[in-house]
This record gives sequence, C-alpha cells and structure tokens, in this order.
Amino acid sequence: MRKKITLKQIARELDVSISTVSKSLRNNNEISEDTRLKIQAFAKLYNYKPNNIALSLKNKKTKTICIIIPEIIHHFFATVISGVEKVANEKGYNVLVCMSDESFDKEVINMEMLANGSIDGFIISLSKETQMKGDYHHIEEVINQGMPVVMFDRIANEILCDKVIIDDVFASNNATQFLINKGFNKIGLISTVDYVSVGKLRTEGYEKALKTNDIAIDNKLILKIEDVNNCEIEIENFIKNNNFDAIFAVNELFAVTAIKSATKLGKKVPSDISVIGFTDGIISKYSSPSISTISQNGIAMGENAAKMLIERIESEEVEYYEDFQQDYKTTVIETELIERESTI
Amino acid sequence: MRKKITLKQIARELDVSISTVSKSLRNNNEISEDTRLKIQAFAKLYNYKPNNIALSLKNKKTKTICIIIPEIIHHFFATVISGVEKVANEKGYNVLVCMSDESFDKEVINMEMLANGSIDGFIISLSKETQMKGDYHHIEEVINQGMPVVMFDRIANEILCDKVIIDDVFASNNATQFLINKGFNKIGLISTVDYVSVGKLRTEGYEKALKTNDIAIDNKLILKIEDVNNCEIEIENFIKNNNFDAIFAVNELFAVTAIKSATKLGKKVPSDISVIGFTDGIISKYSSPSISTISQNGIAMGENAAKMLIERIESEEVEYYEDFQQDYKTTVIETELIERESTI
DNA sequence: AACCATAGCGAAAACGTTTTCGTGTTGAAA
DNA sequence: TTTCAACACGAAAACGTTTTCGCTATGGTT
Repeated sequence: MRKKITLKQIARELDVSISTVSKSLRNNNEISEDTRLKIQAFAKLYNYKPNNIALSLKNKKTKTICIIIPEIIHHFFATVISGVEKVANEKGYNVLVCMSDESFDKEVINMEMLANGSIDGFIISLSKETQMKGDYHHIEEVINQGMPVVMFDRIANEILCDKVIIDDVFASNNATQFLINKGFNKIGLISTVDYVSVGKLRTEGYEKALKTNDIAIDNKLILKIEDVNNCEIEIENFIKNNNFDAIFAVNELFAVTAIKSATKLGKKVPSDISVIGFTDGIISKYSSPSISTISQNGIAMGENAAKMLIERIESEEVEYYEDFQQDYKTTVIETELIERESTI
Repeated sequence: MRKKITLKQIARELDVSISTVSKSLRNNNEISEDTRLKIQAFAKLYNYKPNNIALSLKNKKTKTICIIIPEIIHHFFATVISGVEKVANEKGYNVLVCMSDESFDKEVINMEMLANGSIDGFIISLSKETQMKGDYHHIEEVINQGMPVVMFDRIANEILCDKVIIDDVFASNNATQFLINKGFNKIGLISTVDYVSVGKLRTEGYEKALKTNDIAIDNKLILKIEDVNNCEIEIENFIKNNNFDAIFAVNELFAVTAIKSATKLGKKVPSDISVIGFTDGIISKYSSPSISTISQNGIAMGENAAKMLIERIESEEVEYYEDFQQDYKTTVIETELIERESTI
C-alpha cells in the first residue's frame, strides 16, 4: 500500500528543493549531471509519475474529451465511440462517455457538470427529447465559454459548431431508388416521428425518390413510429393492411421487425416483399435473411469527429480563434448501399 | 466568448477577499447576510461554477471511475457500461471508458496513465492477450497504490480484489443439461481457446453435464476457436463432419454462425438440430430463428460492479482499510436460461 | 586583486479551490 | 472607563505541478 510519491517527498528525502527535482526529471540542463542522475534514479525506484490533476490545473488542459450519446446499447453509437477512442488515444486524449438516455435533463446535467474544467471539449449526438424541445441553450452556453463542440448524426442546424453527418436525404433517396430500379412501386416507409432529425431527413429522401420517378406519395404507405419499444404491433398492422412490393425502414430494428412480421403473415422476404434498412449493425448482418442496408460507417464518423475536435482544441492554444471561429466545418461521411439477402 | 469566472475575479470585482467569496457561496455563516447575498447574486449573474480540477486537486478525489473493456462493440460490454453509468451517475460519479482492444499493452498504458490521480478507481474485464500472458502486474501495482479495483466477467483469480461474475460452470452445465433433457446425446460444443477464462469455464460446465449423465466426452465434438473473425469456415466444417443432435455455443456469434452454417448445409434448426447460445444480446433476439440462450444480465453486472467500487472508494475516506482490506467480495450474478426458437 | 560570466540551485508565483486561524471592530456588561 | 464576547472578514496554507527569476560560489580573465 505505497501511495504515490510526490515531488515534495522526493525533495525532502534527497534534501534538495522541489524545483531541482522537477527540473531534473524534465532533463533541464540547469541541473548538474550528478544531481540529475541521482534524482532520476530515486524517482524511478519509487515509480514517480506526475499527478495528472495537478498538471491539468496548471496547464488548463485535461487531455480528456467527452462524448455524449443517447444510448450506448445502439450498435451505431458504439462504433462511433470506438472511432473516437482510436483517434483520441493516438493523440494522447482520454474519452469520457456519457449517456443521455434520450433525456434532455441528463444531457444538460452532464454538460454543465463537465464544462467546469473537467474536459477540453464535447462530441455530442442529441437526445430525442432535446430534439423534440428544440432547446439547445446548454450547448450554446458551453460554446460561448470557448469550449469546442462537435455534433454528429443527430445535429441541430441552428447551432454554430463543427459537425459530422451523413447525407441522410441522399442516402435514403438512393435506397428508395434502388427499390424502384428493381421494378417496385408500392414501397412502404417505416420511419420515426419527425422531430428526430434523421427520421425526418430520411423520409425526405424517400419522398424525393418517389417524386423523381413520378410515383405518387401515399401517406398510408408511411408509418411513423413514436414508441420504439412497442413497434412490433404497429409494424405488423402496417404490413397486414397494405400490399407492399418493398419496404424501406430507417433503422435496423424496424427493418428486422418488418421482416419478422412479414414472415409471420406468410409473406416471404425477399420473394414476396423486399426490405432495405438503414445502419449496418449486428442485426442486419446476422438476421435471416441478412438485411440489405445503408452503411453509415460509425467508425469513420467517430474518427472524424475526434479529429475535428482535437484540432479545434489545440488550435485554440495558439489563440487565433478570431479568424478561426467563423469557419466551422461540416464533414459529410460517405454512405454505402450494402446488398444482402433481404432484397431481390 | 465569456470564459468561466473564478473566485479570484469575483473577489477583485467586489473588492473582498477570496475567502469571503468562497464562504459566501457555500453559505458559511461567518459572512454577513448583506455581503453573502450580494456575492451570491453576482456569482449567479456571471454563472459561476467551481472548477472541478481545482476541487479534485484539493480533495484528492476526482469523482470519476474508469471502466476498461476489451471491446465496446460487443453488446454485452455495452450493457455493462450502461449499468455502470446508471449507478455512477446516481452517486455523482463520471465514467471514463477505455478500450483495450484485446491488447495487453493498451490495457497497461491506460491503467498507468489514469492511475496518477485522474480517477478514483477501476472496473476492468481482462483483454484476451492479458489472459493469455497471465501477466497482471499492472493491476497489482494499481491495487498496491491503494486504488480500488473491481474485476468483472473475465477475471483473474490470483488478483485480490472485488469481483463480479456469473457462475459460468453452473450456467453451462444448465444449458447442456437442458439439451440432454430434450433427449439429445450427440451434443457439440463451440468454445474459445482455453486461456479465455470464460471459455474454459463454460467448457467445464459442458463436460460436467455430460459426465453427470454418463455421456462420454468426445473431443471431436468440441471445437475451440482461436480467431473469432474467421469462425465461419471452422464452424461449417465442424458441423459438416459431425452428426449433431444439438450444439451449445459459448457466445452469440458462434451460435448464430452455427445456425447459418447448419441451414446452409441443409439441416433445419431446431427440427434437425437444436442450438443454444450464451449471452442474451441483439443477435439472439433478432436472428431467425431466435436463439435460446443463457442471459448474463450485463446491466446487473455493471450496476453491482459500480456499487462495489464506489463503496470501496468512499469507505477508504474513513481510513479503516486495515480491517477492510481482507474481505474482498465476489458477487455472483444470476443467469437465466431463455428459451426461444432455436431449440425444440 | 578586482571583476565578471556561468554553473547550479532555491524561492516563489501560478493554476482555483477550501479551510483554519488570526485580527480588528463593535457593542454590551462590569 | 475598561473588558470581553461576538461578529465579519482577510491572510495563508494546502493540494502537486512547472517555470521564472534571483542568488551564491566558482573559476577565469584583466
């Protein structure tokens, strides 16, 4: 139970000053080789490591970034974290992970708690509740204090900061067009309620593709799900009451549920009905049939977000953020349509 | 771009001392109501919040715990994190998530980096490489410095610390017995290599059940997979070359791959062959057929680990760890056999 | 012998808190 | 008028660093 040793203790033990110890350990040449080596040997023996908190206080840098996500259980967010970790570690940063649990209050509390010196910057994807309320004061406040923020996936356009997104409209348009190209024209959409930004955008992409191909938009073919946990019944009824060629679902869960419901109702996927999803996660890969989907590349999103954030953090040290402030960037990550067994 | 205000600035602005400001904000009654209210109003106006780093330095407590996991992509670990977060937040702690990527070196680096004051304690599940090497010096060192550590899932018995596990042998025995009760006696096992502690234990449970029921253990019916990424071929050959009634797989991935391979080889699950897995994650729930499995309850594991760690941290403040030190606890989380479609 | 550069080290400030102790002023009691 | 308690506040130390500046002794140069 040897507690960590400090500079002060080394100094006392070797009968020199704290400054001498500090300088010796940083190989400052003000100190004679004799003393320097002696101190270094002693420090090594006692396994001295500088106290990070003291360094953080002195440098006003914690070398820690925080990522706030709605839910860690979602595979997509887990991949983003993994990308963030990778880049952060390479650059010597630690990653604090906070979950908002889709709750506005938790998001606010987390940000306020950490904005007081604990971290150097935020990466955040908004909670549903926050998107519904449209209240972003906590984020704006943090930004105003000079702390860099990068938003990803579920973003808010009105916030001025760096962003990492995919082109949801474009990707959904692609997915829908892919179905249209197969000759389908009775295409269902299973989406989320509109206040979830990505749900809205993906709906837009779907509608755009239909319009481009002169297919009328039929609202009965569009299902918007509020409560994710009870989506089975809604989806089953949706499929029972319509006669689809194909279905485009805006996430994995909806896609796999659609397939299960269809199968249950005696419709074979893909021979009777094709299904395409969004997000390339565990479910799409391992379900039977495996699910064609739009891959979001969460790792790349995480990597990019971390890269942008750390650049912002370290450029602020140079104190020329007068120029820098205006040119916030939005990085668009490429998506990819992955064809698997759920589409003809 | 108003940077955060400090006690010193408030003091200067209001022409009082720093101590007076600090006391006022903490409602210390040494200060007259006049001054107190004035200072509080000013602080509120400028949105004063104490600097966490300074507090950490002073209190020698960071109110942050670190969880080190092999891989965040694994659903099981994600659920554990979620349990940790929940309890930690309730008790006012933040959670730092580190990934070892199954690498010994990353595990060591992470621990050494954070053991210097950055955090108050560790929750850790060992990386494969660490388990293979059997080198736990980094963990012992941290413990010797007086920092609490809780191990979970992939643990090492020789390390003295609190632990949270499931009874892998018991659960596997149950799973196997479940298959035996169905009347099967040609039961295959798909496991990991032995140095992965849980793989070894689950193999033990399997063998124990066979022995109890006087079924001979046939090593040809046991597959131990080294490289998870290329398990498809191995599993396919394994199933092709044997005539199983049933298969017990020690994780989700192996289970779903076994089902896919069997189906591909023309054997129907569960009518021709029953499959039971381990870990109740996304895959088991959404694969077709859905997979019978042993549920590990990662959330409960995380919650328990966090609870034990925080108790340990806060009991150390009272400085009676002389007594406390010896009675490390190992909490065993209940498992549950979930019957789904992959078994008759 | 007087001067000065330099090597080698220590004192102290700074980061932002909290807390203990000390001190000056006031009013009342003796 | 003296004494003393209570009140209101400030100074300073402490947490563990890094870094600037200043000091002393040494040795060499004039």
